[in-house]
Amino acid sequence: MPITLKQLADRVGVHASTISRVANNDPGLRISPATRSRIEALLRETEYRPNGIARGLKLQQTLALAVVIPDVTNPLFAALFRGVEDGASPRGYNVVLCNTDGSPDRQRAHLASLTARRVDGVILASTFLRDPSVRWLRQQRIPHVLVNRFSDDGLDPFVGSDDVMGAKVATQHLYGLGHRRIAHLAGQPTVSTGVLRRRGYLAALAEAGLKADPELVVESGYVEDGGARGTERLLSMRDRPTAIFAVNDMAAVGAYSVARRLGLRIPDDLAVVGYNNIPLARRLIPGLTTVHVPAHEFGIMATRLLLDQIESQQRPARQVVFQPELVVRGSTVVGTDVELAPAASMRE
Amino acid sequence: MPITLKQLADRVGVHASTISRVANNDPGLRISPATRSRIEALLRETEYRPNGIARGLKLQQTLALAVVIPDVTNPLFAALFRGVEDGASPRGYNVVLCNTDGSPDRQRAHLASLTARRVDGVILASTFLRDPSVRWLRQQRIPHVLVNRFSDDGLDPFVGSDDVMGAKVATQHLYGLGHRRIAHLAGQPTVSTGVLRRRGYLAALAEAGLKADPELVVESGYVEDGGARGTERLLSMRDRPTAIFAVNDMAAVGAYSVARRLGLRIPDDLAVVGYNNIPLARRLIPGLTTVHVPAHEFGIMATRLLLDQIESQQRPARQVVFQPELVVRGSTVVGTDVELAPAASMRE
DNA sequence: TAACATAAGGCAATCGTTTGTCCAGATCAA
DNA sequence: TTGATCTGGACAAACGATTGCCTTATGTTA
Repeated sequence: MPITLKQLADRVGVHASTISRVANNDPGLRISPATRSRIEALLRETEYRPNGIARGLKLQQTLALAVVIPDVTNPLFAALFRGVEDGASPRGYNVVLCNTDGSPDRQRAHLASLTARRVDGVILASTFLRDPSVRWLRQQRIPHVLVNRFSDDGLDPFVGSDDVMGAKVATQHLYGLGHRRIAHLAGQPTVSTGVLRRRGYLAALAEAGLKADPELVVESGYVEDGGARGTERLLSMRDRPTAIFAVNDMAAVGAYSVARRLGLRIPDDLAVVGYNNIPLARRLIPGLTTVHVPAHEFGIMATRLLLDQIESQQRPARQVVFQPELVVRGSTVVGTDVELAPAASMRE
Repeated sequence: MPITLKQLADRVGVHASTISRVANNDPGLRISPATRSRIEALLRETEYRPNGIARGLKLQQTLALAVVIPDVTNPLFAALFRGVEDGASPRGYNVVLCNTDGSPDRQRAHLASLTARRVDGVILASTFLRDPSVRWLRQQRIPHVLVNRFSDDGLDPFVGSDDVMGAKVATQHLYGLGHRRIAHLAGQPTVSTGVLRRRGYLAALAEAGLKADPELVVESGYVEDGGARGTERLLSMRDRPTAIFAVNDMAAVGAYSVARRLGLRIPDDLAVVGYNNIPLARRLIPGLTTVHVPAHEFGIMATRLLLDQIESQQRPARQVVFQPELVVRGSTVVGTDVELAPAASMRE
C-alpha cells in the first residue's frame, strides 16, 4: 500500500531509476539542481521508504538477524537478546527471535524457516555439543555466531565466558570457607556449559587435594525442578554435603526450596553457589552467591562479530571469552547481603 | 547461495514454473506422473525451499509479524512474547522483536523500519494514550493489535484485562482486611494501565465510603526505583498508610526494600499488593499478593486476532478483555505462603 | 560546419517466485 | 482427412528497487 518508486516517478515526470539514485545519493549521478530538489521535496513529503522486500531481493540482503535461544522468559537469554538488539538496531538491522525450549527439532525447524527468509545472520545460544544444526549453518555458509554454549570446539565464531574457570572459582570459594563435602548439581553432558562447569568443579577439588565423590555429582539440568530433585537426593545421603555448587541459578533456587522445606538454614547448614547471576539471585533471601555472566555484553559482542563477518564477507572465526567473576552473597557468607541490610543503607 | 527454481528446472529439463506448481501442489496442474515424480524426487533430494524474499515480493506477504514492547527483560513482556511466538510459529510466521524502553522516538523508528520491511502485522504493547504511532499504523492500514495497554478507546483491536476491576479487587482486598489508610503507587497518567488502575483504586475507596486522600496517591511509575521513592514519601507522612496498592509488581518490590530498611514488617506494619504476578512475586519473602495478568494468553490471543485479521483481509476491531484474578500471598495475609511453608509441603 | 564533449537522465536487465495464458503434439470423432 | 479436444507443459508478465550502459539535446572546439 505504501508508495512505490514508479508512482513517485510519474508524479515528478522522471524515470524511477532517477528517483532511486537521488534517494540513495548516488555519487555518479549528474542531475540538474532543479530536478534534484523537486525529487527531494517529494521524497520528504511522501516519507518514501523503499520496499525492503524488493530491496532485499535485488541486493541479496535483508537487514535482518535472528537470535535462537532456549527460552526468552529465562532472564539470561532476555538480557542476551537485549544486547543483540542494542548492537543491531543502530546499524539498521531488525532481529527475529526464536525459542526452542531446548528441542533440537524446533531448533531445526526454526533455522530452516530463517534460512528460507534469508536472514543475514544467526546468533545461536541453544546448541548442543556436536549439534547437527550448527554443521548445517556452516554448510549453508550462513554467517553465525555461537553464544554462551558452543558446539564443536573452535570451528565457529563464539562469544562466551570461561566456564571451567568460573566453576573452579566457585568451588574454590566454597573450599576456602572450610567446606569439604561439596556437591554439584550438574548440567547435561550434551551441553557445553554442563560439561565445562563440571570439569571446573572437579579441577578445583583435585587442586585442593580433595577426592571427588561421584555420589556428590547429580544431574539436575537447568531448571528449578531438577535442582530441587537433585538436592533432595543429595540431602538424603548419610554423609550429607555441606555445600552445593549448582550449574545455574535456577537449579540453585530448587536447592533453596528443598533446604527450606527440610528446615536447613542457608548458609549455616547448607551453602549454595549458583551460576549466571540472574536478577533473581540478589533478591533471594539470603542472596545467592553466583558466578556473573555478562549476558548483555555477550549479545553486543556477538552482534559485532556477526556484522563484521557479514559486512566483510569473510569468516573471522574469532572467539571472545570473558573472564567470569564471582559475586559473593549471603548464601555462602553471612552478612554479605549489604544492599538489603537495614544498617547499611539506612539514610536517617 | 541456496538452490533456485531455475537451477532445478535446468536439472529436470522442464520450465521453472512447472517446478513451482509441483512444489505448491497447484490443483490446476496437468502433468504426467513420470515428470511429477522426477520433480518431487529432486525437490526432496535438494531440500528445496523457495526464497522467502522473492516469494514475499510476489505474494505481498512476508510471513513475519512484529512485537513491540518496552523491554523484554521485564518478565511480563517476555511471557507475552512467548505467547505470540507460540501462536504464530505453528502458522508459519516468524516474529521480529523490538524494544522501545518506553521511548516514543524509538517506537516510531522501529515501526518505520518494520513497515519498510513489510511485516504482515504488528503487536504493540508499549503504547501511550493518544499515541501518534498507533494512528500512523491505522493510517497505513497495517494490521495491528494492541495488548495490555491501549491507546484511543475502542478504535483498535485490543487484548488485555480489566484494569479497573483488577485494581478495585486489590483495593477491596485491603479494605476487607481492615485497612483504612490505603495508598497507591500510581503509574503515569499517559499510560492506560496507570489511569485505569488508579481509577479502580479510587472506585473501591468510594464504594467503601472512604474519602480519598490525594496525598496517598504518588506517581511511582513501573520500576523498582520509583516504587522505592514513592514509598519513602508515603511512609514519611505523619499519618502513615497501613497498606499500599502498587501499579505493578516492580513498584511493589521497591516498597519492600524501603519497608525493610525502615524496619517495618510486611504485612503486619505494612501490607502490599502488586499487579501482574510476575514470577518474582511468589519468590519474595513474604510472597507478594498481586493481580494476575495472563501475559502468555495475551500473546496467544493477540496473535489470533492479528492473523485472523490478516488472513480475512478485514478489520474485526474485536476487543478481548480477560477478568483479572487476585492472588493472595503473605504480603497481605500471614500464613498464605503455603507453597514454601515447611509444614505444608514437608514430605517426610 | 563537422566532430566531439558534456549534461541530464532514460532503458532494461536482474533478483526468484507465482500464475494467467498460450501452444505444440497427440488423440479422437466424424 | 479434417477439425476438435485433450495433454503436458512452456512463456512471460508481474512484484519493486538497483545499476551498468545508452540516448538525446545542447554546447564546444577545430
